[in-house]
Amino acid sequence: MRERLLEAAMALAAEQGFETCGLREIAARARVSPAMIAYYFGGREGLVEALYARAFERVSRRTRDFLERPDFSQREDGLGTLVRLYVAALTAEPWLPRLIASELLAHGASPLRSRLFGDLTRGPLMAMIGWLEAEQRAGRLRGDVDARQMAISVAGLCIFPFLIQPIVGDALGMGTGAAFAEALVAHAEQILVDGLLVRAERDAR
Amino acid sequence: MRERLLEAAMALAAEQGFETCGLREIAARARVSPAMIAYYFGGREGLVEALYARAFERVSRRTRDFLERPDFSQREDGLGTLVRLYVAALTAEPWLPRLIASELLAHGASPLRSRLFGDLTRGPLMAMIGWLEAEQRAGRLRGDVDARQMAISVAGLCIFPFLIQPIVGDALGMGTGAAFAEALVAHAEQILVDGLLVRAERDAR
DNA sequence: GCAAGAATCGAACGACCGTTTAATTATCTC
DNA sequence: GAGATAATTAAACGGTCGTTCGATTCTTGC
Repeated sequence: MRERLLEAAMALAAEQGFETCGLREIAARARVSPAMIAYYFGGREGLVEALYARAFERVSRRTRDFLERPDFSQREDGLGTLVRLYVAALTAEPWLPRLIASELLAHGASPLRSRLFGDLTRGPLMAMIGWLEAEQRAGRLRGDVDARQMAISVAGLCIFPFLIQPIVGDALGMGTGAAFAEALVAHAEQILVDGLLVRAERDAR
Repeated sequence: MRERLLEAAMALAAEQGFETCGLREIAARARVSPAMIAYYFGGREGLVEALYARAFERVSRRTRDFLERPDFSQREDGLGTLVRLYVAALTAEPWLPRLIASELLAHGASPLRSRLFGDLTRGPLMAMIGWLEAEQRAGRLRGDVDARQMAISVAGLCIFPFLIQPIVGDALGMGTGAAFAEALVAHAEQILVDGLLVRAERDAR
């Protein structure tokens, strides 16, 4: 039952954002009385904490798997692998960007959610920055760009399309599901590797 | 008085997002009774419509000024100019990304706000796509990348940092105000022009 | 089969929100 | 200066929200 409530909350968070939907709606989705949320999670605060904890655990595991993979630092397309990691994580948890965006907009950060948010950003995000800096030292990434801004740009290139897809996806023919993810990976990789300008040596390839 | 209410609403929207703050809070910021909002705007719906109309007018004007500038299509750094346009617009209206993100997350789009949102995206956004396609035809931008995805990526590179700056800005030393904007412009331009990989011919410059 | 405990529910509570209304104050017109 | 109109307010209304509570149903160990 606890599980069914979490799934309903995630589904609704993916569809319309978590902050905008009430506990009665979540409970109805799980075909259960709203009192069950208080029973299992102690209240709304406990439910969002449980959602965060789950998201943090999944994202951390994905990041760890990526960074600890023995061959990742020797590969040529480390950047592409990083992009694929981002997009795969967001495809697996499509509710995550909207949930984060909701909390990002909410004011009066409670100690609990700010702690979890700090974990989420400082953990995986700082690990990414560390990896980017190592790639710079190894001479595979340009050294004249700040690694922290690299991390923000990579994240933005991968996350932003997920945020606007529900709004302008149809008008722009962005597609959905696997097709959307594949096009996004290919495109982000193109930009990060080569930029957008016409270049003689690329055309000559 | 109408003006003071709009300014208070924009200030609060920039600080904490529009959806999360109540009419009583906006009215208190303007040192006025909450009933004045109903008096001048007819209700919350009217207030957000007035905010949108103002944002749409400003952004449209900026976009038009850019696209109609006689020399823009002949310049070498059109892409850099485009980035600068984005960042300048967002710096001038820092409440805009958060307001848009709020509406993006709200469910049950009312006809009024969906109309305004459609204007905002289809107008300036499609103009951008048109310009990018023209640059492709002119041979200045790569032709093997979809122009619509280019537009999304450029927008993401410029908008995403504004969204996360209030959250991780301190931890990442992103700075604020003009310094933040300048670093963002320079960095986005670097990525879009050259990508992130180390390239022999750039190092040889 | 039957107590005991967990699980679940419907209904109600208090707080907050956007809105309305009736009354009061300010401003302008002649 | 008086009367009409505009501007502004405090208070109350109805609705929704998260939460609580007492009662009811289900499960389980014996």
